Amino acid sequence: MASRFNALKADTHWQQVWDESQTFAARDDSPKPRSYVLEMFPYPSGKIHMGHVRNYTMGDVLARFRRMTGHEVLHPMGWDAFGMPAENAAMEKKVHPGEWTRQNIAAMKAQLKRLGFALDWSRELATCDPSYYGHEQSLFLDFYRAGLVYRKESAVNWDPVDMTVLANEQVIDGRGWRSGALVEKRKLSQWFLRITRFADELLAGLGSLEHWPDKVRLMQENWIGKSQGLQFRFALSDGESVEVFTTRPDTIFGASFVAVAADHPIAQALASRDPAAAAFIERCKQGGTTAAELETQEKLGYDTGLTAAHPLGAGELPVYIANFVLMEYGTGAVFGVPAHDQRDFEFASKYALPIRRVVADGERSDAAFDGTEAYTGPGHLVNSHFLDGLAVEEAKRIVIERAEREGWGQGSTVYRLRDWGVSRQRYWGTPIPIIHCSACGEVPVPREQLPVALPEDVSFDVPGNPLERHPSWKHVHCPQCGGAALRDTDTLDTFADSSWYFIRFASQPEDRPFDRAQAERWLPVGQYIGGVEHAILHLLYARFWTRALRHVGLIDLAEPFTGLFTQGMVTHETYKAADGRWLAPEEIGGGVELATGAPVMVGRVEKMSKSKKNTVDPAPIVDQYGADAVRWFMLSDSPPERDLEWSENGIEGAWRFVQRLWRLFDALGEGEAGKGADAALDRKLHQTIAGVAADVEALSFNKAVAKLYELVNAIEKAAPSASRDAAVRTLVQLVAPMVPHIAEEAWALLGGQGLVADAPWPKVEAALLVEDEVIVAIQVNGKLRDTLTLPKGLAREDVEAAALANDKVARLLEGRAPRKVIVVPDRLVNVVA
RNA sequence: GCGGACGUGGCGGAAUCGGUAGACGCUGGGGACUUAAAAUCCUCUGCCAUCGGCGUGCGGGUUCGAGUCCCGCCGUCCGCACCA
Repeated sequence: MASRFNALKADTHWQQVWDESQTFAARDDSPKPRSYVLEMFPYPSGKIHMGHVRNYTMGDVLARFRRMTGHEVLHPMGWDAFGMPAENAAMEKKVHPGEWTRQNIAAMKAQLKRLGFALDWSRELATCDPSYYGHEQSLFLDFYRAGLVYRKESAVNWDPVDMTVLANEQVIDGRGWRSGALVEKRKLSQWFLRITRFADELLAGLGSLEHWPDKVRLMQENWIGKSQGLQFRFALSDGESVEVFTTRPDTIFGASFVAVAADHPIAQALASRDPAAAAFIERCKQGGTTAAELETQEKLGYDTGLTAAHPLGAGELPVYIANFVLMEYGTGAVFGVPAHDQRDFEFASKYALPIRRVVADGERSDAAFDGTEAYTGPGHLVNSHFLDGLAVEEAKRIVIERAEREGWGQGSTVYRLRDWGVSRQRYWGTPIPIIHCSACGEVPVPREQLPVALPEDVSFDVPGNPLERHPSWKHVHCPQCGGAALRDTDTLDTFADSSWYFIRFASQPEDRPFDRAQAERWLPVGQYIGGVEHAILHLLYARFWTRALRHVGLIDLAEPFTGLFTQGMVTHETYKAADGRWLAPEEIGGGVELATGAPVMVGRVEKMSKSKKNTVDPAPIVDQYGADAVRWFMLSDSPPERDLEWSENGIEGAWRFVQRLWRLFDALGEGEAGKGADAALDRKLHQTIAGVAADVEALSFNKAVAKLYELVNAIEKAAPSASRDAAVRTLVQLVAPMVPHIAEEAWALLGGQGLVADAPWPKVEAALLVEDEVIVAIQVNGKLRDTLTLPKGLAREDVEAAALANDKVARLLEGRAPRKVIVVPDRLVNVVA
């Protein structure tokens, strides 16, 4: 009697078996080839969402597949456990951030286990654990001693109500995202990691990452933003000088003004004695920074009255304070060439400054520029004395050479990338292990005093940093002189925590961050999988941290992740009531809102988010359909890099497939053995073995799923035979990486040895991949007219003869001889009439 | 504005080297089984149509042959953004 597959029972049973036998623990001393498969570890927010399920399912299929193909697989999981939500929870719910975090970890761990992921839980780590962040402090101090860490005054977004620094992303329309208070720019002493020292390496390293998406490499390249040009000085009429940077030194004779940023020292100095200048600077700061505002904002300037002497003797240029010059980029000052830079053009037009052509655009070479916009294309130099006639690139080189020879400037490379500010005025993070002594200055905490642990007895009743106002924690003796000193009360940006966790997974000794030899055996991560939202920050910081570790001699590794895959989001329909309120799927039924009976508008399919109320909680779905159906749905249909729309029909379909599999497995267990061979099914089976393997390796799970459907369709249609029985047995192994619970159940039922999780991937018989007959397309003038089934490898003449003998071809030729016949062996014949 | 990706049935998508477009799944139609329903099974499902024709965003081109290559448009999405 056929039974239904009881997913709930099977899930629980096999998850327990895997757990007890430590099936997925990676062995450090294994002689097998190694494979490190990693998904970005989650923030323990409370419960897992569909995005996690999709992410971890993909990694899991690859990890399980690699085990079956003979690899020793490291597939660990941990928790990115520091961060603001824990402190927000502490303020709102009066619960300690640590307690809140640990409860969330426990809940989410249970949910991940419920999905049957092949994870090595023995290596689990949480970044909020002193046994993790203590080692991070020691790495920070290694970097400090190597000169990769420094402290400087820097402007930050300060929320005066919450009394904390906000990241740029947390400032919305000039206000704090939580408090709604107007954000102030404040100067604070902050710690910085010298990522810019590695800018060139990080840029060059992108070239070696062939298994990264081009998109991510390009985003990092743009973020690093390398520009080469000339940095040089203008002597000013007050006896001082101003340094400018340009990527277009070739246009130096087209300069008609110099402009400095509002917070440039020259502007600040002027403001202190000129109230109008001060007012102008104030006005510059008020400008919005959104795309639309920048687009429409007028170029404004304030004439300082100073003039700058052109270094090549081409007169005196007026010096302006301008709202479009950024202090953060280059030197905070530019020289304006209106004919060949659009901003300079707009500025010069407004203030009636000369616009002189120095690069000919095609036929135009006169100095009087009458265009309506700047010309930035290629050309040769004109109206430029000794540069006349030279191509742009040549002219750049010659001007730089001359500046260097004459000593007024030098060739220079400027990056958009800034050093990484890591100080956060918050409690729930890694304490910065530095002590401030009035006599000795900055003193690193001695290694034997690490970890600098967070105090547990803190309160969140009032805004601000609890570490700052804790009665005793910050008061210490200076490790050098023994005098009274203060701990740094800032904590590290949580991106520091996620910059090396993948190394700690590979090796976790108690007394140091990691064992070099062991870490080098596992790393780099061969396949890293996560969301594209981390394309820049996390992935750039982790690359930097790895290079910094190499710089201080802790590991011989340049790139942490050789393979990267960015998966798409999980989306869902949105629903709105007539008054614009978002409605959750469970609030509607039959096209109306259940509570009011009012009609519902179906909105766009969007990323699942709480604000749009279109989330679907995985937990009840897993309980209803079982882990395998959920996993199967996550892999079906949509290519993994694209968005996947959650749908009720989709999960139903996946569940039906699991039941179909079970009917095949169960019938084989019950029925009589089939006899005889089925050559066509044998061929299909072996094509599927090879095809699914290739698709999984390429992370093309949707294609692997389609091939498995085809095989199942073929098996179901096939008459009983020994081949059919063998195909069903092999199918168990083929689906095992994707739907492991039903696969274990079937493996046990059909008398398999041990666990299917430990079974090898089926062997492909190469001879069976080759078809002995082929279907050849018959075209006339490129249009398909018929197909012929012919023996594979038939000679060209015979194929051509068969095509010309075809009656449809004969009819279309109407007795004429073909002008030409194209034969593609085993594929097609095209008769050109 | 700069940079990038993408555009294939009612929907998600497949077509790996320029060689039979639409595999596979979903939705929908018809039928079988059932007292009935669910489940399951069979079958059809790009468009127009009688032969046949038309079809991969639009317009050109290369080719015996173009979803795939080239040129020019249109649209959607993503990243960055006054970067000198």
